[in-house]
Amino acid sequence: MKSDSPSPSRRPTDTELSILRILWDHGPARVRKVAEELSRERGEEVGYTTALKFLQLMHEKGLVHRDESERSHRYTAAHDPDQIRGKAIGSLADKLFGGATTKLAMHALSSKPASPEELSQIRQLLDQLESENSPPSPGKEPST
Amino acid sequence: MKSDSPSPSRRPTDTELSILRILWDHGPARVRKVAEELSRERGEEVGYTTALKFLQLMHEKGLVHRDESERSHRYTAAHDPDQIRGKAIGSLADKLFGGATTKLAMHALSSKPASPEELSQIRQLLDQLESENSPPSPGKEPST
DNA sequence: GACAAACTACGAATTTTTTCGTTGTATCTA
DNA sequence: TAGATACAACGAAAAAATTCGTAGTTTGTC
Repeated sequence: MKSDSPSPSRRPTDTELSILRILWDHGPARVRKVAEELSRERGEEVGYTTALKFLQLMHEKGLVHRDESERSHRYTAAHDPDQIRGKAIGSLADKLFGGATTKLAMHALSSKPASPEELSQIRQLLDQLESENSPPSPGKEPST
Repeated sequence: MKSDSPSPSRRPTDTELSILRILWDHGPARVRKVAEELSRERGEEVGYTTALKFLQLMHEKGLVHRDESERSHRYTAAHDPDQIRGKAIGSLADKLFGGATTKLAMHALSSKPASPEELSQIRQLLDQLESENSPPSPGKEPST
């Protein structure tokens, strides 16, 4: 089960990230589809050949796979979403907070009102992280 | 209390964000200082004139202010950190999660182990957000 | 088979971003 | 005052990212 390409040399650009998200959301897609989604997302028309060019470049960079078995090629994101996301998030955290992803998280939370559901989801995540952090080894590691 | 310039046309680039953070952290700084910090951050030498050029461009774009009263000019970030951060975060959330900043936050939390202190800080933030969300007006708004 | 529609490939032009070299001027030091 | 040092301005250019136009192919349709 290793279908990922070797890690991309450069970090995906903004547009490339948008395209990757489209592929993650919709699964394998053709140029036309990507162009449409991209246009929708931007609220501005993105030409077919423009989208094609991006996909081609991304293919060269190893960001996407291409299924050429059919006349109209199908493109697929080549990497694990969480890996790419993690890098992008880490990179932004570097720039904004010197690497403190926790600060990034807090700012993200504050920037837009979250629904009660989301809030409880986060609490759940916190619980989980906490238990991972201090595993069930009672009575050890006093307080270093 | 209005010292901010008109909103910047384009979003700051990655390098510009790094420079802004340096200015936020260190306060007004001269070119030399910025060049040094930038070099440290990158682990690679950044030339004096390169840093100068960035500052000059950023000045033109209204991202920084320049105090020319002294021979060596002093540069200051022109905008509120939280505003710039908010935009950058929102923009990344758009690209990665279609705008869901909450998801961005959750991924940021998962991406790197947080200390217990940080975790409790976040819980505190959640409490605060929650109380803002549903203010102390009991017995109203049944369930929409 | 001829015509139209849908696609990919190529190449090129534009615009941004990033990086410096050089020049001229002011400041400092001996 | 002469030489060295520090700094801003300018210009240029290299590298990336973005956007398309055009041409050539394949796949139907009539």
